[in-house]
Amino acid sequence: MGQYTDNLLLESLPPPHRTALCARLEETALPPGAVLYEAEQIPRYAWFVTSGLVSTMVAMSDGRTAEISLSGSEGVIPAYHVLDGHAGTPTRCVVQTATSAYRIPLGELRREVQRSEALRALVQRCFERRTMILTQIAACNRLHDAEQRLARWLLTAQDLTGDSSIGLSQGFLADILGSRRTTVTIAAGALRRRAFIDYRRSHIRIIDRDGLKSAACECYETVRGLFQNFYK
Amino acid sequence: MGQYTDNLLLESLPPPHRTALCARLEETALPPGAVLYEAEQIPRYAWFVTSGLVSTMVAMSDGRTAEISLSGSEGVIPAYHVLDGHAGTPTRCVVQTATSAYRIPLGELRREVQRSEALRALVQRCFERRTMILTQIAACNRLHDAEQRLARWLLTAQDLTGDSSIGLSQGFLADILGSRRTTVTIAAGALRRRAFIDYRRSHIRIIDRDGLKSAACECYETVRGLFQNFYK
DNA sequence: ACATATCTGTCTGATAGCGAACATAAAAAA
DNA sequence: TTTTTTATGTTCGCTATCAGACAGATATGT
Repeated sequence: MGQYTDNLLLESLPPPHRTALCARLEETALPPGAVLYEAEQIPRYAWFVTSGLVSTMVAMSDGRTAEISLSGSEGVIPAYHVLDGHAGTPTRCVVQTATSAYRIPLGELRREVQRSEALRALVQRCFERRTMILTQIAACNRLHDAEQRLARWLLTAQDLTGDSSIGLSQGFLADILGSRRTTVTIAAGALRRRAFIDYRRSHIRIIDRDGLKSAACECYETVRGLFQNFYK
Repeated sequence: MGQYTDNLLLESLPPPHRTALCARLEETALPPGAVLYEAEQIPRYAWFVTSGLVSTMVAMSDGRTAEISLSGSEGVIPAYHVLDGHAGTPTRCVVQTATSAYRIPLGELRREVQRSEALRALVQRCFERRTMILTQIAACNRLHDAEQRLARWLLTAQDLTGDSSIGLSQGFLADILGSRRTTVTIAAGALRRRAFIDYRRSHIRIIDRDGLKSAACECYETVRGLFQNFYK
């Protein structure tokens, strides 16, 4: 494994610490639908994503779900369990688009975190920034409508992957946005009519970022600001 | 100041550390509406609440708001700024009901946290638990209706204060729940009709906890579980 | 007691979203 | 190719909530 990875956390780690850590990482490919961990379970591994999108979801007993965090190559999953993880979490973590990641057994990474203060600080920052993004999304979920949230999510996904195309069906987007599939269809249709996006079966493409920004709620810019200085 | 306070974090601190910290705390009374900190600002103090309720809010540019965290005497405010706080937060923090708290200049507490690993661990746990509760609330905000969320909020408020009476108007509850005042009026009226609560001007009382639980969403129990083992 | 401010109740029309059903279209598998 | 599966488009009635207005009730201060 090379000195440089495509994961922002690993890149931010000072070279000696990085080299030591990278020696223990194992490259993996995660297909869409792969479950990194279930609610109330302690994950076996930690993942440093290098490409792809991973959603952290809350599921209610009636089966409805909502995404509470979207992750890409900016950090480590699951930051909370790496830092502490004695209490259960109400979330499950699912791969949305084909993802590549370095993985390491959770216990090993915890030991590394205890050894390296620089690593611990980065994981801590990752957890803190994620919490701040979640803060904005919690309010967004209450105050903004489906079209605004869909536009916001698509823009964030593009920022994370660098790709204007996202391979997801409207049904999965509905699970993510916590809406019904038909609501997503209507919202996506409205965005396509204005030529901000285009899509075909299980595939959305952003064709007018500025237009899409104008359709998104202010939460997009707030969240983008938090992603930008992820490790400050 | 005595050995025992009414703040769970301070109580959880091993006596030697506690004594050292408590010597620096200053007792304050915070009236409803008092602002502990504004969005994007670094707070001057940290507060250990001993009674009362404090809301952390997100405000959108159109003036609508939603509470993203309700705090009482379980921890320290603002845990994030005590741990790190180099990035801004999109939240403001407001006193909801008459609150008493011990305060300490933020910089002083940060120094104490660096000195005392026991203290740092407790603040960290406080932040982590708050994040997990927020996780559930983020999904709740998307998936549950006003009546369920009102019931959930009232039960949590009672758990935090130990008081079945809550001195808040429906207008303020609307800000908290991220709904309009009339929506809260309708939800509160429905809960009163079923004799789960009673209220008069700016004052709500829970009169049937079990009934109220049946009207609340499952998020109440999830959040209660997270509060119960706050420092595990 | 009075005047004032604030809170609650209710009404209106408008809209977003739910929940369910079904038709069509497009990809994948046989 | 044909069949099967899956995704999208659209309809329906229904409910929750919004957004704004206004009347009446209840505290609060003078």
